[in-house]
Amino acid sequence: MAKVQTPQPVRGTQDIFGEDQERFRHVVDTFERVRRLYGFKGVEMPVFEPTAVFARSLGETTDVVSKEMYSFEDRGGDSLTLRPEFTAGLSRAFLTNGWQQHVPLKLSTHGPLFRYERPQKGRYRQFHQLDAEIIGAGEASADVELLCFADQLLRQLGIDDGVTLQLNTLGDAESRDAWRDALVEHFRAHEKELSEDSRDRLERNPLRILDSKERQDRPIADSAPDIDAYLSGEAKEFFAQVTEGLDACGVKWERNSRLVRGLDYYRHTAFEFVTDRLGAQGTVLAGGRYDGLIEALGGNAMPAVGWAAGIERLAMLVEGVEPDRPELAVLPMGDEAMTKALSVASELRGAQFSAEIFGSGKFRKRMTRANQAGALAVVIIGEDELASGKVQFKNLATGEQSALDIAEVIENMWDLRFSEDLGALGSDIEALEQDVAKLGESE
RNA sequence: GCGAUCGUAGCUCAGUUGGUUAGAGCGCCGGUUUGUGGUACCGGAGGUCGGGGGUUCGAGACCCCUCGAUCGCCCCA
Repeated sequence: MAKVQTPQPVRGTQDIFGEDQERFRHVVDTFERVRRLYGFKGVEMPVFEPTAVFARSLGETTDVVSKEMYSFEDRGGDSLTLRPEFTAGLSRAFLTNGWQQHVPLKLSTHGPLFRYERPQKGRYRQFHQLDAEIIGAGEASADVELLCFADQLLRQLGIDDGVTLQLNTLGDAESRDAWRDALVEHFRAHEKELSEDSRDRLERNPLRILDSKERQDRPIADSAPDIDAYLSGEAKEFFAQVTEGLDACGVKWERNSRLVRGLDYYRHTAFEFVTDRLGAQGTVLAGGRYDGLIEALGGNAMPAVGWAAGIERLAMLVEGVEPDRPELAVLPMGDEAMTKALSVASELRGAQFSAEIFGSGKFRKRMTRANQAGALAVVIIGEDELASGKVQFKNLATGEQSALDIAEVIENMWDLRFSEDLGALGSDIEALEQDVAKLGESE
């Protein structure tokens, strides 16, 4: 028989396991916890949508739409697309489910997204994001609340130190258009000096020339007009309210007047939390206001703000994630003992303790594995224990061992877990005290 | 789509100007300890050298093609 070739994984996909999976999980768990503090409802969304959902909302000429979408025809001949982002699908759901009645609606979700891109550090073809949106709130307070949420998330992940919030405004539709026209005029005047990429951008997405990395573009980009001169009175006032709100909440930010967004639907507030620790992919969380999007999808005018954060990127920055571990290791000796071990383990699990049976290898090996797995205690079941009806219970931290029945094991475990939790609480309180002390210094 | 670097054991890597039977550390398994963990010592298993072709008496090494990974450009979380 010919040797079967093992199929390879699709380029840009990952099998996340072990420590990486635990970091990933930790990011999602933290997000789920914090979003509840801010009253965001969870939503589960389809992973694919009609292609029009994305084509119409992101802008036909953007790279995401023109060359990065996984689009295909299903058996009925409809053009479908694996979602390359959350916002468009969420907006579609808002319209097709009549969620106008819940306005203002605070939504959060997370999951896989797909873009046909060249993989590199912190960039994959199937990647994962956290997402938070407020639909139907046109006030600056919504922007502030969303940014506070983002800021607290990064703090609770312990990565706020290396990450800074960059903030800009793109103004309302008129401001943005007027600014854009002025920029195009400015760049056209210097067209010959621009890099080839930027001359191309001049047609497709002139705002992008502002943050070009090409050295020859810098003087032209740096001398380009700021949005500020083109902001309408309302737009200026709106941005002022956002920054005042952030200051009031103690969220640190920097103005970056060169910050723009790639997708067409953004208005007013635009922001990115960036780090220099992830190579070329410095943006860890980004978003802004997209007041025009819902209308573009055929709804009534409906203001909205949102952000998305790359889970892989956050997970790469997170440190000190506690691995999963069994509280109890059950070590049977012999076939009869294994049957007993199965019933003991299920009794322990029924009592809400995590338990794992180590049933293969020499006894000594099993002790080693129980220890490596991080178990708090082991339960030993052999011939003597089968005869007596009691098991050996050994605390791995102290080495103490005694013969107990199962009820006594469970009692002991409650104590053990309590002191473990107390220890964890202690370090939490310590961290909290340090936070409070830091706050005191900055006042 | 473009550019650069790199593919040798499960992992991290050595392997001289091309030369016999491809090595180390960690991990894994076993033993010292036949029912008691972290240390130590001893032993063992594990390799189509990414794949295909070529040059050569001889290729892990040189040449071509191909696949993959990494990093960057574009774009983006």
